[in-house]
Amino acid sequence: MVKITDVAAHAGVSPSTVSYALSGKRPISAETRQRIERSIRELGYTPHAGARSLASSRAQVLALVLPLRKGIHVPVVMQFATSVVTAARAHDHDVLLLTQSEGEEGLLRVARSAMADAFVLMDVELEDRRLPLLRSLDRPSVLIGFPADPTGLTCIDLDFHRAGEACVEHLAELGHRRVALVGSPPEVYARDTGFARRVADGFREAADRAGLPSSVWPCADTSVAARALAERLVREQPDLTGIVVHNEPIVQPLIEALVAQGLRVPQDVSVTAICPDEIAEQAPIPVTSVSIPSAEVGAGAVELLMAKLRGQAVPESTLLPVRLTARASTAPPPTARPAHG
Amino acid sequence: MVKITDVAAHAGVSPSTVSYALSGKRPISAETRQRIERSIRELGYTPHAGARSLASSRAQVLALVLPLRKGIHVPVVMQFATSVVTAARAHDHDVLLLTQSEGEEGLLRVARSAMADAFVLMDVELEDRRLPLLRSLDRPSVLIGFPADPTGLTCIDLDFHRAGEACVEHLAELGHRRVALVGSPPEVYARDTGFARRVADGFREAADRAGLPSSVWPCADTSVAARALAERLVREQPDLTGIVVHNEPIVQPLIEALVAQGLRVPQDVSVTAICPDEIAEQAPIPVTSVSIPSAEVGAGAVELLMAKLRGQAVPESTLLPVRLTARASTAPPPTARPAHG
DNA sequence: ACGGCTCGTCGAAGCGCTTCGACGGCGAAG
DNA sequence: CTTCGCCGTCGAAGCGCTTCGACGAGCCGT
Repeated sequence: MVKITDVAAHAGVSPSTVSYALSGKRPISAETRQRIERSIRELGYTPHAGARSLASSRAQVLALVLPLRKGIHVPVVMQFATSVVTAARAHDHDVLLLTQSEGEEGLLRVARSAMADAFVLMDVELEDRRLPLLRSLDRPSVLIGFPADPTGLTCIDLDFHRAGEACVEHLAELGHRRVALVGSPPEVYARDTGFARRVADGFREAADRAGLPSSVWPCADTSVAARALAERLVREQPDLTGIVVHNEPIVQPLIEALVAQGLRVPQDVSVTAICPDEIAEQAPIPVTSVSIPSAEVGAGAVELLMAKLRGQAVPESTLLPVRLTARASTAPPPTARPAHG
Repeated sequence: MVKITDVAAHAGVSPSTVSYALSGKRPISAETRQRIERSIRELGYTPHAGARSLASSRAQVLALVLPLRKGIHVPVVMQFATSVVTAARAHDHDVLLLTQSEGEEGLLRVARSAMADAFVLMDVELEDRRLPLLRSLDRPSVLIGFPADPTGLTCIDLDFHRAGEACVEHLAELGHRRVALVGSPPEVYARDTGFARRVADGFREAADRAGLPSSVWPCADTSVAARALAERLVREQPDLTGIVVHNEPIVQPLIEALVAQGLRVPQDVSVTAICPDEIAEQAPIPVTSVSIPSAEVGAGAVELLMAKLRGQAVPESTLLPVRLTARASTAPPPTARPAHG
């Protein structure tokens, strides 16, 4: 294993000079630097991470805590994780993977062992048990999602409240008179996960503001559940013409179930979703949607963390703006359109 | 940050004694050990990972290289990743997350920096460009999946060849006379990923052995593609009664498409799948399937790696036995049954 | 009763790196 | 032409841990 003294000898300088050339913390003449870089390349040198961490007390590692529970949409988590890795690498950091099951001890262990310099946490609950620990830790962290009280923390997420609003507003503008939210699985609400509730709040507020009767229907993420809910909606709310879906896996099954009920989309019922663009686009009827930009959230989280590691102040909360893309699944409701034939 | 000298002072022993008590590499009297453990608990001591890695040249970290490409079923990858983390933690190791995009340099960097002691690689291609590097590395690795030439490597996977066979054999036993394999997306075959081809080989061989005409149909992982394929199968192979699906996301869409074509499952056509149990179970018609035990594969990979780290010899290839679970989607074909009415 | 064990513990060296203070040498300022 | 200061480089200390050799104390056998 080639080490810094080997590089130094090869380049005819002292180890400290190599170190400064690498870190840029002191000026090095262009000529010397080039000689060092050449030696590094020729010898195939990579600094020993442990030694570096020991001497500098910076491991150049972020810990990513992934949720692995039911009711979350896995591809979104995955996309998020990869964007975190990519963004971290762009800042010359690596990513340590932790799972929720490690719990608070896991965070504490990683922090104390100095394995990671900072934390990214997903799937934050409104009253998350890890929050006090995070606040007391000497290492910065960023939460994906918002707890009930974000004081003293740094949080980032899509503006789900606005996402709920935006969908309703879109439907209201088209002239719809009654809207329903098909939401996340019941266990997600039961867990007090912030984003599900925020969508529902935004949805309701916008509906109230627009004077539209509205209702919220949690739904399991299976096509069976989607079909059952579709039947129920048709039966109980015959005047329903606008649906907002916030439950990735059933966007399409729900539409198919509505069609199976004899409702045409968008002629009889309009559907908008809050979901990743891929899901909205690849559906047989492309769905009007507010996209969930997981990659942007991941990259944003890493940027915030890097700023904190540099000692910069960052906002406590960052809400990514929503973007609604109108596609084929929404149109004015039947009654608002001129009658044909 | 509390360090080993603090613990030593608190327990009234020398730092080396604490170290030996922790590692068990030298005998320590029960009394002393208890005193040390108590001090560790009271002071909240966790060894500094960098220092430990530097002194012992063991980082207690595994690197996990995740694929992030199209055509793979994300939930399976995720489940796999979590099982690796869990198994690693059981051996007091952590997991560093790398993405395919880092490529060979990523592996090299992590190996040279001594960040990780060993590697787990997923989504191995038949002619994977990383193989020479892996063979030359001084750090052990385990591949999930098999390249064309596994010599000098350690590989583990479900026995996909047998999985393909098992599905055909099940159908043959029921009396089916023609079978088709609905496979992975074309890009997966194009990439020469081993497991897709192995399923197809097993499928074909078993069909030939049983004297059944057979055909293989790659299929994109969208319900649109599934529907199109169902129509084509009905049109081009009217005598087809047995289908094997090896493409998680479309198991259910395909069945629905068949039903939409007027075929009853399993009365008119039997369907078996190679997919995780959850997918097979939660379908409206539970699907006879060979399960993909991602958690077992992940745990197995870690066990192999730990053995290699201990210097033990391990088999070059480990094939997990297949288990076919008969569910509601398979039955004897129409012609093989006594005619009703 | 004494050499030779093993058992339990200690001290010191050193892993590879960063970083601090020091120090020549050279340009600018007086 | 001298003096100050800065630039570029070096040497040494030390980060927290593991591990090797050493060593005293007790035990065995004879």
